[in-house]
Amino acid sequence: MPISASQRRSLAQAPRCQTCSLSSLCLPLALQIEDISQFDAIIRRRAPLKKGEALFHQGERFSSVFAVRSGSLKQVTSEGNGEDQLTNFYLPSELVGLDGIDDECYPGSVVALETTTVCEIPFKHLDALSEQLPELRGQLYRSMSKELRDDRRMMRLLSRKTADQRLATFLTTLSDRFRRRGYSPYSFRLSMARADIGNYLGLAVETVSRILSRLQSQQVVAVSGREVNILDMPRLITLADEETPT
Amino acid sequence: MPISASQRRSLAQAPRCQTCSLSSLCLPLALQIEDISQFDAIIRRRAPLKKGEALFHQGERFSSVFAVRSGSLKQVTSEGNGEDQLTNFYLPSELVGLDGIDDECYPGSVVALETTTVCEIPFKHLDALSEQLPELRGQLYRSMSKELRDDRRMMRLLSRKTADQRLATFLTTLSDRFRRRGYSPYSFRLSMARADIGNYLGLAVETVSRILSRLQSQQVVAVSGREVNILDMPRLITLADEETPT
DNA sequence: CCGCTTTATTGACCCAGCTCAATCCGGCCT
DNA sequence: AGGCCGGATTGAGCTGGGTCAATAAAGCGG
Repeated sequence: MPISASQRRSLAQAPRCQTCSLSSLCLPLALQIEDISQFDAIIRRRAPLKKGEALFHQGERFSSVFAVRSGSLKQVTSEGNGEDQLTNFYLPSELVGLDGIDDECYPGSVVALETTTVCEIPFKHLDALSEQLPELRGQLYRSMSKELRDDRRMMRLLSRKTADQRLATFLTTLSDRFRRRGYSPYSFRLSMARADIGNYLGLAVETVSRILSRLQSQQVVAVSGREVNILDMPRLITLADEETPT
Repeated sequence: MPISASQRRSLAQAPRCQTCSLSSLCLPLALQIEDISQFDAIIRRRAPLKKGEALFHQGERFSSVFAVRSGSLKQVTSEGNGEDQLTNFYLPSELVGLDGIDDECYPGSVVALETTTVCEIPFKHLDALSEQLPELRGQLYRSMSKELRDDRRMMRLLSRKTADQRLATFLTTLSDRFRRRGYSPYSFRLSMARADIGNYLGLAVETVSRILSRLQSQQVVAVSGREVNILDMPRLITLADEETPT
């Protein structure tokens, strides 16, 4: 079964889901080989985004969701008046844009934190394909459901946790996401600025900086610029959800 | 076209989507008459929940989502250690349980705030039906997407807004939800305790109480126990998202 | 390699909202 | 009716983390 167009694209170095190292984490996760190529066919590759470039802007018409292939992004919502709110960081294999389905506009801008490549998945096609492929549909429901769950965890963090717990949670969560992707959970590079971390966690930059310094002086982590080494993971995990003395 | 079983149920006072006053807000929103009866067929009615009763408990196996028919509920997540976090209030026509799809467990308990009736929609059937009815599928995607968007608004509230702004936002949002459901946006009854409001908004009960008193003394609202009258809606809306005096 | 700009760290001070504690109120049961 | 109990209000202080300000260090373009 020759799929010449697709093959030519592949030879011309357009990557395909079948050969993507993320396929075990990404949307096609549950698909059979023969279904993956159907899925692959609706995907549009994109030129890599440079650091600071937007994948899309808040208010733009919703048309596609995107799977992160490499790099990382942040989602920022501006809501009229004052400050922006950074609502999410996206790592490879994660799905961007699901919150735009409802009112057909992206509710926030998504911006690359470093050189980043994404796969564009036109939602119309994704929806149509999800009619034929129950596994794909299930995976899509699951992705959205997981994001809902993560959001609720974030609400808990924002409304109940101290600044120290927030930072500890942020680091353990990132660490875990790296581990799942096959990277070291102990040593990694932050692709976001301190200001982004603060904005995301509901803290002032200065607080983020102070707490990282403190964690460092307590030998829990070693931080140098954006390089992070977790020295005492159990302690960090303890800090993340226990505490609250009294 | 006689659907005798269903009709008999209807006569025996089991309600049906076709006659439900919420149908224009609820899941079947986009369906044709003939499709609604298919949808109606998979729904299980439930005995009303009394105040304080749980629809389901955190950790229970996920099997169904629920549409609120009357009354209201709160979702509470316990996360191991200390405090609970109240992550959502649900009003009639809203869908409960969508965050349980992913890992097949409900990630929080959902408890009735007053006498409440719900329609149970077994997810297996809903998924299967969503294969045949693109409109239903779309509506489901939209519901989840909307919940994601609302969550992000909540994150913004929790991480950037002052206590006064939070209360004002809470009241305007509730007001709007009542309006959409055909109730007065100016005068309504809170079904939740102050403690619930505080927990939801990330504030101490005392703060909620103090701010309600202050809003009252400023003639923005009149509060008496759980009865709320919004006296100055424009002012309340202003309080909700502007402010931040520098 | 050198300024220049952006980002990060550290210190000093202050205040919004928390905690603790004392009522107060309303519903409900006997 | 009266008493009781849980929820709500109000007051008094305390403090975590914000703000403002001053460096320091890291990119980065030339």
